[in-house]
Amino acid sequence: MNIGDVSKQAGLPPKTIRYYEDIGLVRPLRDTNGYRNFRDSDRHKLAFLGRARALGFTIEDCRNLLALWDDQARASSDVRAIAKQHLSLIENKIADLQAIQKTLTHLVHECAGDDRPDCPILDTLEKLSMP
Amino acid sequence: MNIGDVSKQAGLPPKTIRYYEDIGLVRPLRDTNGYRNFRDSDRHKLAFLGRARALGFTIEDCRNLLALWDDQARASSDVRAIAKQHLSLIENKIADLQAIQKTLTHLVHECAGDDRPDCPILDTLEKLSMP
DNA sequence: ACTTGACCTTCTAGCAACTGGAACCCTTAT
DNA sequence: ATAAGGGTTCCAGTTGCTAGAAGGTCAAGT
Repeated sequence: MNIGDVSKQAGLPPKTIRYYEDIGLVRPLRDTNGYRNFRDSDRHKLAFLGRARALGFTIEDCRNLLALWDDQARASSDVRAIAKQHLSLIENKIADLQAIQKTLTHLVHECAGDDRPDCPILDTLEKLSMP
Repeated sequence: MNIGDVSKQAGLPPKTIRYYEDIGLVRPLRDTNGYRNFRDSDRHKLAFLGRARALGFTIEDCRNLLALWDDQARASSDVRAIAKQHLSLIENKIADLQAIQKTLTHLVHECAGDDRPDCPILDTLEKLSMP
């Protein structure tokens, strides 16, 4: 199957798929005309990658997850460790963003937002230590 | 004041400060020996930048905020618009991350995490459509 | 047979916002 | 004199793609 069809199937842009080949995540065959020819297993892998990336796993995580996926003798604890690590990263990010959200909500609320120049948002960025 | 001291004061690495000069956010003077010489206004700006960046504003947002900050005749509504826009971006990100968090939490919970190979995390990445 | 259009290929360069490193200059203290 | 600890520039790398250029291939229509 050619890259365009695979792209539709996996929901990944062709450029992304080529990039994944570049960095060694998939190794499709080649037809005599030079076109990539994706086997079932390649497409399977790409779908896997699409889902893992959608969950925010880094490419390196994906590489490791794929290796475990391929490994019949894997221990599920290895997979779980990666997922847990990633989850805690996500949770930290959420906490950071929520702190920002709180501050910004407060500031936006404070600011009249009219045509006068005085503005608590700028005042805060100017001089206050951040909460 | 030299870059090292400014760095400590503003809580920004020297490299970052040089980068900010590169892209035209600050324009410190130069001593005869070529060293950057930061005036009060430069340091003030850098502190402003540090806080704005800590709130996740992009560099381009920062540039606009700085321009408004400098503009005595600004309308606070312009500042507010930038902040509101940014806030909604943040809120979208939080929502995305929370969806991921939910899925991951569920998966991590499902997975035994022992030395057996069967693993709901891999199973999900393999075949399921994402919630 | 020829052309059109939609594919495919490779390559280079660019995005954001820095960060690391190399190679070198300046100042101050010992 | 020299060593430590500033400073300077410039180039390359990071992450995960994405845009664009220049060109080869294929299937269908005229």
